[in-house]
Amino acid sequence: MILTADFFARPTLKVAPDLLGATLFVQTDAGRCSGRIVEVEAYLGAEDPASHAFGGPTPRSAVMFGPPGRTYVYFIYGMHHCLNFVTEPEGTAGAVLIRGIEPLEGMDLMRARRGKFLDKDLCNGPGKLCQALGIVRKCSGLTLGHGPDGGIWVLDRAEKPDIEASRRIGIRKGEELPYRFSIS
DNA sequence: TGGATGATCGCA
DNA sequence: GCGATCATCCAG
Repeated sequence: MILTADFFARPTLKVAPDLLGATLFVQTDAGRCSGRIVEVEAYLGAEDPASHAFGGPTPRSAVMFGPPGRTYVYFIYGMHHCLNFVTEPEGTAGAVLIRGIEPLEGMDLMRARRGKFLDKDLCNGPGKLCQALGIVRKCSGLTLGHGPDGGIWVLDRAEKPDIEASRRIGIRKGEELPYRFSIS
């Protein structure tokens, strides 16, 4: 079953672990890719110092305050994109960063986009999986789902995996919070 | 272990 | 306007 806005219109800390084991699909003109979500991080709203929504909306973070079940894609470190899903009811900010997937469909396309790198390094990082899936900043603000010209969507998991919580990676504030979730 | 690389945002 | 910051990746 495809996850819709209802699934995302909940507290971010509940949505994030529930995404582990679900399947992410990205379809473009080039073809379809999919993978099993194995690592995510929760970013809360205006009260989370590590969140782009910290302190209130800006032009970049506005989509995080909008309706749930949309994508939030940003560009970071001058060379990488990161894919998030917007959570919480409209008016409240929140997002889940997708940090790692296990490739299922479209591995040839992913290899072509990623270049010479090994299969084990195709999608095991937020920047890498965006490159493999062809996600760039114009993919931000899209409603999850698939239409005639492709799209990004998530298929719910069949069974709940064993989940491990740990600290978020690569941030300088709020690093003590166990908001990173992965399949153990 | 550190260099690449550029959008974003707060402050002037 | 300007510059510090940054939810990263990869070569050596």
